[in-house]
Amino acid sequence: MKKNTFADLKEKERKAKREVIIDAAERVFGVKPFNKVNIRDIAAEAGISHATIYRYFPDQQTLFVEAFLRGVDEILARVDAVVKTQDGFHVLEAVAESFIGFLSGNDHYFRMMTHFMLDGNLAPALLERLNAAERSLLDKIEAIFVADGATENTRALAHAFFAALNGILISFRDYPGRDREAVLSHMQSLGRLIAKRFGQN
Amino acid sequence: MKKNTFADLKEKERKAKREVIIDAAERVFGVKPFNKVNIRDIAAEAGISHATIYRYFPDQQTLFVEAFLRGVDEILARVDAVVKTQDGFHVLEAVAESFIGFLSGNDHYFRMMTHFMLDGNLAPALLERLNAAERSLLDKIEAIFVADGATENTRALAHAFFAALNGILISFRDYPGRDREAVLSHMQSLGRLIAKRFGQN
DNA sequence: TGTACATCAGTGAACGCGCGTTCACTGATGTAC
DNA sequence: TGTACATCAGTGAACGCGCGTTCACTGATGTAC
Repeated sequence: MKKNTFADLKEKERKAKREVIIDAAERVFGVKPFNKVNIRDIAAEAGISHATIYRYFPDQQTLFVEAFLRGVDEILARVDAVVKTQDGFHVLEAVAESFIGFLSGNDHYFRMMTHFMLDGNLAPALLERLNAAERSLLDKIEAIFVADGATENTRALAHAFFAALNGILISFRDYPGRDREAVLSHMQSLGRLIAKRFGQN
Repeated sequence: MKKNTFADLKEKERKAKREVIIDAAERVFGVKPFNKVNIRDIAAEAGISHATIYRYFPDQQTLFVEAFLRGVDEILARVDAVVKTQDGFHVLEAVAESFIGFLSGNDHYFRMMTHFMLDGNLAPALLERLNAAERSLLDKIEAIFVADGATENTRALAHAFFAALNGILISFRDYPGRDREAVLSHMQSLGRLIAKRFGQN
């Protein structure tokens, strides 16, 4: 218990500093579109030199994935909360609403997700972490279908439902000529429509 | 009829040259991931200097949009063909199959689509052309639902169906650890699942 | 038919910029004796 | 308690590269007389 306490403390501080950098990154993502954010922005927001970031992260991609995984954790927590709160009949709708609401309000997570999905030259270790996260989400969605009484193709149902929600976001996120609120409400209504179509087991 | 024939010929040739450049671009897109393709590649493929491209297109974005619109035309034609060929009952499934099949085999169109949807700083004129193309597609999909007997929310149905197909592509295009063919067949089965869910009016 | 001039397509070289990443150095903190 | 040395976090400057775009020029073709 006492062994290595100095080294432990140091390691702890190192982790805390990594968190500070990720915090700063999140703040920048809130202000600038994801694909315009660069290391210098994040460093400035964190109040350090951009070179310092490389003391804590091997490269930009790792930092971005790390930040993204926070978003995934948030989504997973939200799905759990919904499952616990809602009665069985409206779980899918509530999940759709939560998913769309969160990713619409935290656009950068969605942008990062599509970026990782499309720009497929991630380091294998990072890719595996992302895949694990996706699997967790799909597990939770599948569990909802199972609880709802589906007996076959439950994984495919989860895949299709997840895909449909992603599709809503990518297809209508930038609906031309509507303001943010109108877009969100349109996406939410599409989400409900999808959820209803998937609820008839 | 005879007036301006020389100028006409010249303009015709100019257009033909633009086509040659777009042809070359398409060939490059077939070989390199969309986001790695640059003006120099396309020029090399077309057998001209990269500076020459700027004699025929004001900028890269315009050239890309032009190329993308070819893909949209292809999709529109395919949907028309499906509608004419299939009996009413399986139109949605056939559309899903055609859509997924085409965009899976011509990955660059899908990449371009998501690129344009996400990277929202297109010139207004180009944006309007893309929107018009999207509207055409949604019109055709909506018509299918109408023909299928849907009476209300038909536009929303079209939106949701279109979104779901896009979502399948973006979510499972790069399914880890499966080869191209297995991925396609998985996406097709998700497409059928979606089509079935949307066919119950 | 020939000559001087204008037009214009095509081009290689160069510009400019963003940006991830690395370098060489500084200064503070820890360690050995 | 003090001194010499090692370690290491932090940093501004610089590197390197990709790449869209522009420039200054050439050479061919068309036009006027």
